Amino acid sequence: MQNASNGTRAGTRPDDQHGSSRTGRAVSREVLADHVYAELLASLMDGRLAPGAVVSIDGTARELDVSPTPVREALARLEHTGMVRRVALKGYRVAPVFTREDFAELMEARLAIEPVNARLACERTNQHGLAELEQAVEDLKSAPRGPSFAEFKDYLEADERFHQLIARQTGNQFMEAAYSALGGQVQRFRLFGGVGITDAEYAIAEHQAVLDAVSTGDPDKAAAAMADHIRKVRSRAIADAPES
Amino acid sequence: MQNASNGTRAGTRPDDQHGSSRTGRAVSREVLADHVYAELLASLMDGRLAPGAVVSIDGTARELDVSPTPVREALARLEHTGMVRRVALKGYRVAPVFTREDFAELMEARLAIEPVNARLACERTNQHGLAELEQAVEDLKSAPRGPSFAEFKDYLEADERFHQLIARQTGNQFMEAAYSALGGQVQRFRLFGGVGITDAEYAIAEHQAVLDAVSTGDPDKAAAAMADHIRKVRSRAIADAPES
DNA sequence: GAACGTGGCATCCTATAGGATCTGAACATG
DNA sequence: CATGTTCAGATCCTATAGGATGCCACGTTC
Repeated sequence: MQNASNGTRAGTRPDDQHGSSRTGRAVSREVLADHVYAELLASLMDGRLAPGAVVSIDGTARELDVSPTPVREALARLEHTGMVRRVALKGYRVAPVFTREDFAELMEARLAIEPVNARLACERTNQHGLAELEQAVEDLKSAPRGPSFAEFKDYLEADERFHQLIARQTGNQFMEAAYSALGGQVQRFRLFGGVGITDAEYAIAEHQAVLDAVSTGDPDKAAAAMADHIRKVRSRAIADAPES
Repeated sequence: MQNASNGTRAGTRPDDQHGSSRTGRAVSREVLADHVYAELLASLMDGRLAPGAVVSIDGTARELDVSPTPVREALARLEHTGMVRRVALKGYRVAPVFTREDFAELMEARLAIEPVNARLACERTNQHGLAELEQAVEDLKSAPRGPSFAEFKDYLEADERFHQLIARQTGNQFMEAAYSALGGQVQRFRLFGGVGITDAEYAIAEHQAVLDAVSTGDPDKAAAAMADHIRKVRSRAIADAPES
């Protein structure tokens, strides 16, 4: 995300599960709230926190062995992403499940934003950016796609990374912010109905088409390829999703 | 300010009145963090907090007469809007001033999103939504436009409200979220260079054109009118802005 | 048997204390 | 004079304590 100044990786994992060293934290350049944020985000993305589940501040604090204060700060940030909702004096809970209407709205929004991103990225990307995109597509191709979540987790990560990179390479911080406002939801929708990865071959080809257009330097083609990809994702998801 | 009008329906507690005025808020369905958030947001919008200024957690807490904990939570929320930035172990500061590049990027993003919003709003708005839009345009026409900030504050508020309403009436929560990701920045840019309101007549006419198109139910025309408005705002701002 | 009041428990919310870190200025030294 | 060091104040960060609130089960009454 916008954490640009983190030039040096911390290297040392500050603590883990039962570190229990209250004051033994190393010289980490991060604060506990960042860790809690990352941990909660991972739990949300992984589906370990089901939609609608309550996220207790004290409980999360106990589980991560920190005080409630950093948990509160992390949840305040997450609330603004729409992934958790807060009710005053009642606490936080994970946003409810996606309905078909939510899904249609999300696809409509992606269709409005992402083709523009593809066009701008095509006009402004550089050698390094292209390499990153190619890497993402390669990871998409090589990622395992088993039935359980742990087995297609990397696939989802590469998928999300591709779109995130497109947004970033627009060189427009606001387009990137607008996509990020959707990004978390895009991830969440991928668990829509719990269907696994059934369309990898098609999706990979569509990502490749976007990448080819960007590499060629054809903005119109890049935008069209992205729009085509999103429309097809929508069609396939509607075909696959349970009626519910 | 948090001492405001506490008197309603707290009288049935004969005891614990010996405590000092510290514990005066009880009936509010809001929590302190919400108050702090609103207060900070107002300060940012009003320009009382200049770009680049540090926002001390302890200092803000003292100023608002609350503890640092709610201030920390409010700032964590604000950080995600891009209006303040945080550096670990150094604190928060207001986002830096808009450069010409930032302004160009913001306008590019608005051109990508807002015409789509206008089109969707045109297709889906109802009688009540139209009335709200008309009210916003009326307020825009009647708002004072003096040279000092306090005198054109209402004008800016009506302007922002118009665009916000358009976003909301798309009926698409994600388009609204995407615009909101820009909304705060849109407000901030209006203080770009500190020039006052010099283009009110033109801007009002353009808003009226958008409203007319939406009222008529012509989506293409609505989108075109919105795009035209944003392009003209960009042109006028570039003409007016100091060279920085 | 059902509606209503009541008490306990979990959780949220805020305040406060203290350790950790940064910043800036005074001071010493080459 | 320039540069590095030290120290003190301010600030951030986290933990803990206690009041306030909501939820839920239990018992009472009609």
